[in-house]
Amino acid sequence: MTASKSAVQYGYHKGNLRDRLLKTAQKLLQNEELSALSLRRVAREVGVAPSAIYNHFKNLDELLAAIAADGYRQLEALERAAYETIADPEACLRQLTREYLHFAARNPSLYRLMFSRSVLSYRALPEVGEAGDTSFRVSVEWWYGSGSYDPSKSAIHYPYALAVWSLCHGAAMQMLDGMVTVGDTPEIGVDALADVLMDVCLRGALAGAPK
Amino acid sequence: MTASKSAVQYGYHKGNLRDRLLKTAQKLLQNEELSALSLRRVAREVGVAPSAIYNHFKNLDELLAAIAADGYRQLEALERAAYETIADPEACLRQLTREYLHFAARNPSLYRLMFSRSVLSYRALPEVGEAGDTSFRVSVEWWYGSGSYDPSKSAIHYPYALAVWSLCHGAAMQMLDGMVTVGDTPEIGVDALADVLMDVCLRGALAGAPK
DNA sequence: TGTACATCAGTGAACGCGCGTTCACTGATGTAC
DNA sequence: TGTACATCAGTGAACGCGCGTTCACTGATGTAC
Repeated sequence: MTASKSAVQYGYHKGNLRDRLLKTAQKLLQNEELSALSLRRVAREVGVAPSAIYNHFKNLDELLAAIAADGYRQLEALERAAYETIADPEACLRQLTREYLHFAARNPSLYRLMFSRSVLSYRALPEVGEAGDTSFRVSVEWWYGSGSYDPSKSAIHYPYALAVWSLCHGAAMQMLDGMVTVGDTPEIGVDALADVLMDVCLRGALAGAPK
Repeated sequence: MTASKSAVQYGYHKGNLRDRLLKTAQKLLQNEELSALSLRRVAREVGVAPSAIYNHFKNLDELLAAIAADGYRQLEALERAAYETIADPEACLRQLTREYLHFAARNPSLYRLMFSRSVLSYRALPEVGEAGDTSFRVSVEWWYGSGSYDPSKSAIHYPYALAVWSLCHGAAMQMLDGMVTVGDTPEIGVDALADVLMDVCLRGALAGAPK
């Protein structure tokens, strides 16, 4: 205890640097734009020499991938909670969409990172591999199966799952880019947006629309 | 003529630099990633001093906005052609979607630029103002009106137009990020993807999906 | 229980890079007389 | 038709910046005897 305290004092073996880097990076992303995120910046924020990071990550790309992977895990947790709580497939999908949009709204820079080119090109990493679409894929298939999930039909439904996720991702991006309030239209709340998305998705754009 | 030739030789008054900058930038974007695009790089590619650019654009952001605006105009032209050629609203929307995805596939870096944060934050510029969603907005409303466009209903249908555009934008981004071929699913062609998107959009995900 | 030593996880200086932007300048052009 | 001069649209050197990465180093820790 005392020994480790003096270590901290002298700046050696601060312990758990990897975790602290990831936590700090995420806090940073909550307050700043994605462009503010850099290896040096994270090091500065943690109070450590930039070179120290190389003891824990091969390079910048690996650090970014790890940060993004953390985000995937959070998103997955939210979605898993919906699965396990809501039995009705449609209600579940609606809730999922709401959670998804809220997550993006709450963590705009993290969301951008998670679906940025540099991170997605790291799909070799198992953490990054499945990215955000897995859950939606499962969800749509689950929905097609009316509450059950049949992996053997996965490939068949894939394009539809892709479409559902496209809808959500596209809407999330628009939100983050501030395009949802474009023109003189009154602002649309996140929940309301999610509902419209799912109306369109489940019944088509004609069915739910005002005439 | 002779005078202007010697001017070219000496590197002064090369004429039409603004146009050449935009053209060169677009060619650059066809061959490289968006991150390769910089003020200095464009200058180098044109064969001009970086500072020369400041005679035609206030700063980097204005150059980027102008390049993106060029892209918007191309996209609009494609879409206008569809409007004017195809009478049936549904067929028109389908064609629009195909053109849209093809445009993104053909100009990945330009597409990214057009919907990048830095450009979208320049919405004050009239060219950037309406961005890519205008046409979809009109299109969806036109579709609701079954072949006519009623501006007075614009606000009512806005969330639905937003959903349609979200679907296309999200799918385009997935394509560019190479997520369309995720896993072991066989690749989906651009046209096929567009059709699935519109199936979902027009009739809902249940109607068109294989059981 | 004490000592020698390998290993681990930091430091801090340095490297080279490309970037956006500024600035004093200069050659070519167009205009007034 | 020729000359003086303002203006336009370039040049090129320089600025400071933050970046990712490397490297020789060093202090703290854990282990073997």
